[in-house]
Amino acid sequence: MTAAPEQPGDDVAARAGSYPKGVARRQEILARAIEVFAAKGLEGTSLRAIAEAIGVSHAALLHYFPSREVLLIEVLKANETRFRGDDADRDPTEIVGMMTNAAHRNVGIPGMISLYSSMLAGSIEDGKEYSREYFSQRFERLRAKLVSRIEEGQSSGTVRADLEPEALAALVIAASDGLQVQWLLDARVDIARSLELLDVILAPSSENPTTENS
Amino acid sequence: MTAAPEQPGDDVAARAGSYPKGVARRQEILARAIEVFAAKGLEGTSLRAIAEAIGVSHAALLHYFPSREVLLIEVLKANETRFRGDDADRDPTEIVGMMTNAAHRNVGIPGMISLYSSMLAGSIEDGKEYSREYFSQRFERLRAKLVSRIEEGQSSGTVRADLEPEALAALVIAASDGLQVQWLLDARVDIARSLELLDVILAPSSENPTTENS
DNA sequence: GTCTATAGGGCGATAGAC
DNA sequence: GTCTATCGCCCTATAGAC
Repeated sequence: MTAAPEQPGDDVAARAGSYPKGVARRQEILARAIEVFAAKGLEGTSLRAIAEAIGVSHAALLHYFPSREVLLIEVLKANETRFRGDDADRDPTEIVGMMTNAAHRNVGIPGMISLYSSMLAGSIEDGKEYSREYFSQRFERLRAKLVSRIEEGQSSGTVRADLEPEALAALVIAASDGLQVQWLLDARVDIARSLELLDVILAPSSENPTTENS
Repeated sequence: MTAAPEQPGDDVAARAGSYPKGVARRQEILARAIEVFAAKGLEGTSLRAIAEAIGVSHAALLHYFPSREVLLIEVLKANETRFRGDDADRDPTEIVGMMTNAAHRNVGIPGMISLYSSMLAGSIEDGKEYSREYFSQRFERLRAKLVSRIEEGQSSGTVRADLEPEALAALVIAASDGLQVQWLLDARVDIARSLELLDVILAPSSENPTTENS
């Protein structure tokens, strides 16, 4: 999110109300919304259902958020921010571990996985430019982050040098996303166990020294 | 699909109309629906939009399919069947190649990827038992298929023996699904290139002979 | 600035005419 | 077997109370 060239407050947040009370109430609504989604998933995610769970009218929600789509994406953004600077994110060496940790956090809030997957799938449709923009930037940012870690690992010799960082980054993210959905459908799927297999790709083998690219 | 214990015709297909003309018209509607989705994605997937594109009323659609949900899942099933027995599926040795081929086919019909992702995300919600059942069985069937190929590879020495077949199967499927979505959002993502990295996991290294499991 | 009340248009689904 | 008519719900928009 911070990878994009935008100031911290240059968000939709600034749009409603001037400043003193507007944003505070907005944050409050957002926080309540996160609770609701985390608990119930996007079961009955109509604006009216969300509004009722929060204790306001659906029109009040639209006073702070221009549309249902924007509200839901803001919930995802806010949830993401909650874990900013967690564990493995501070160790700029972790690659697979970064995704494993994120996945582990999400397992505690299946409703968020559901919301994320749903919005992601919907972001392809026409008229969902706000969603699409968010997910495009999110994937670009995540890939860039992983690419830089992979390249550092290749420089320091902890990661095989004959791997395309971009392709590997996309793979790790895709695996993490896909596994979370499979887990939702079948709890026997062990996300961490599967993700750890990716470390096999990363590890430099003895016959493939970290120098030499072909 | 055939992995589940069910006769060929024991489908929702048999439910509408007796037999002679009902199922024929049903198949016709299904075929037209596939074209519509393949071309336009699930842009305007309302029953009314689908009906208009096919040239009937939305009520007519509901005469052959009990609900929109069922219709859409049947479209996915029918699309899946179209490619039954393709290329790599006949080579019971291919593992990653099986998913690469499937992904390659889907890239030609982005609307189907979109439909698939959307229905998959929605299948978690309450009241979507039909979708959930389909995806649960689909994943179980795919994983089983891959597990058996992996185990054969491990027996014959073409696949590392120290890998959990179940975890690996889930990983390969997850990566394939996740990469297709990323590709929809950013065509620079190279699905095949990323999937091929998984072959690095599969390949037995010289220091890890295929015998010995721990 | 904040919110309630209300209205427009579209949706999935059903009932009943032909 | 296919249609029209209708129901209840949804998102969105807006007018105006406080």
